[in-house]
Amino acid sequence: MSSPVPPRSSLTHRVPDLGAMVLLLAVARHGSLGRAAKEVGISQPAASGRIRSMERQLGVALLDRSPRGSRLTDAGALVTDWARRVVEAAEAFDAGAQALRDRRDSRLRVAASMTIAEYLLPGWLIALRAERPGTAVSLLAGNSAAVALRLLAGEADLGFVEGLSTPEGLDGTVIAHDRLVVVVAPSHSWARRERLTPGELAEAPLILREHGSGTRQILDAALAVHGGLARPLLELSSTTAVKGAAGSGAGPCVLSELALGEELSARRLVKVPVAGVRLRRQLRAVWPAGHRPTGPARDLLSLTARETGA
Amino acid sequence: MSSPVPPRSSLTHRVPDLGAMVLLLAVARHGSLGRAAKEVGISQPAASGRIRSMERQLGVALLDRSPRGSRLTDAGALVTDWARRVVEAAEAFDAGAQALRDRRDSRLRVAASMTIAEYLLPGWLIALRAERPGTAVSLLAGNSAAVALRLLAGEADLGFVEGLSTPEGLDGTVIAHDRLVVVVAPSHSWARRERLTPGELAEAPLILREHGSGTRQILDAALAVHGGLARPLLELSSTTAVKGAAGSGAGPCVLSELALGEELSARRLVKVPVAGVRLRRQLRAVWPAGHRPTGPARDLLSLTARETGA
DNA sequence: ATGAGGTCATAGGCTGGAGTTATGTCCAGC
DNA sequence: GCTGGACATAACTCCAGCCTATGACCTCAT
Repeated sequence: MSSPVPPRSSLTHRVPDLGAMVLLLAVARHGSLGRAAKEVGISQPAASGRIRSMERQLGVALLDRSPRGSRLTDAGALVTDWARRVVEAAEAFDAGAQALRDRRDSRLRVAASMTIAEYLLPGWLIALRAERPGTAVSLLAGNSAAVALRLLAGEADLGFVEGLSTPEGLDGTVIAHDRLVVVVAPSHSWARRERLTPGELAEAPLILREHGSGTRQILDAALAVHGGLARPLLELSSTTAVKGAAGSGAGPCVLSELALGEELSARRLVKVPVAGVRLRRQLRAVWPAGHRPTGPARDLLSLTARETGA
Repeated sequence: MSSPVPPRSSLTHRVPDLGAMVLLLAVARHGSLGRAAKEVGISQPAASGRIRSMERQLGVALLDRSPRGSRLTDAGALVTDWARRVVEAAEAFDAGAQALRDRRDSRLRVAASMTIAEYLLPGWLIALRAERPGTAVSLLAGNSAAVALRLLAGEADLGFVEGLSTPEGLDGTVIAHDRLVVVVAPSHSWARRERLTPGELAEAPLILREHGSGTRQILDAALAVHGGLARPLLELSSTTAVKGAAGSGAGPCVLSELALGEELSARRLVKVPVAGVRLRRQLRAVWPAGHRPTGPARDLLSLTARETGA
């Protein structure tokens, strides 16, 4: 009876807003509504009301209130963990958005490929902010050629690219590897395959990004000896579109592991291992040849490059 | 002049709210403010204003508006991708929260361990919703013993547990593996180690969850032959607290790979491989012995279990 | 016991953001 | 030149969330 599902039940109406989630995290940390309120800069009654209305909205008690403070209930702990993930995504959004804005007075100008800007950079910026607060960063996203151009023109201090080699005129260091994986919808016949031969992959019509995408180049190179890539099943312009098409069962696709998070753990898409082909590409930090990064650029570089000791 | 940065610059004030992000995604999909407005159930001027104020807030133009529609700018595409991740996290929140609420008339009652409820279940619920809309699910989170109890008492239809074996009285199937990894802050000396010997790990004082946690049991078992676990450096009550302590350099810790997302890619924490020890645990779906799941429980099970063909 | 200091809840009044409808501007194509 | 789609502007309404002030309750020290 309670839910004839009024169609206005959009996500927004079922989910508390960011402010409420931030507040909840603060309450969890402090064990007190009042102190949490202080932390987020509102009054204690405001905090009390906000949490209460969140409990109403979710239909679950989140806190055990006592005159000695407030502790999370079991359900509250779970909700808090989910909220934390939302807030972390929002922090990444914020870090990225600030870099997009700052353009002018920024002390560190970064140019990065789309994939890196999308999936990796926000995290790095958060880490950088933690270590060197107040470093204003600006971000420019583009393909490898554009990144190289910016660096050589002195319009960027540090670049990040995917690809097989360091672009002409630049020095660089490999900071990570990005594996390409073949994925299909769970209903696809390949989903039950133990593993695929390179030949099968080469012959199969795939859902791909448009020509010129980095993913496609790697794939071409890796499969050249196995007869080359078959004619694509579909060519789409964004990673998201590719994921969507593959997820709805249109066919197999090849994507960067970075682009697949949620989809894999929710089993909307499943990986299909391919035997004997190395579908990796390198992620590199790059800079104009001979000009090792200094200052803020060095800070960011050392954040990202630690693993390879660069 | 424009920004003497009023200290009220909390996350909430710098980041657009969920509604705005959902709207932006709709605009990206439809290529038109008006149609996006219709999709999210608001008027065209409202949508126009919302996007405009988001652009003001971020200081970046997101759309190229023309009398023929609206397309994302380059920056807009990036912002949209970041927004998508926030919205996805919010959807997971929503899926989980609904399961927490529904208690009453739910057709599928799930009991799950904390780790699974926290990291995996929301994704499964989203997938389940996509395949079987309208399945009301209720969730109860607890440790393995609690899950078993619920199932045997007929208070839950399907359970998910971590651990080395299927609990007494239940049948089950392994649906995935969860690797435990040793992680340290990037500044820790281990961060530069190629790999660790089991002996070193056993001897080192670690940051751990309190006694009785699943992680700790596995670790104990795996290191028993190497002299057993040393006295812990710190015992904390939540995964988050452990991550926090390790991240600020207090020492090494051992965590489920599931719990480490952001932290690894942002390099707040780095993995340290350990030679020759199998730090895995199995994630199992379980049900009362002899009563193979049917109906909605079967649907959910087949969502999660596909990979092992169960 | 009794008062101090902490926690949370309630009440009343204010404000601003976001929504709505109505209308204007601009461009493309018939 | 007119029609239709798409976005912008304007004026008005309304409610969600905030603040201050106050009350109730518990614990602990005096």
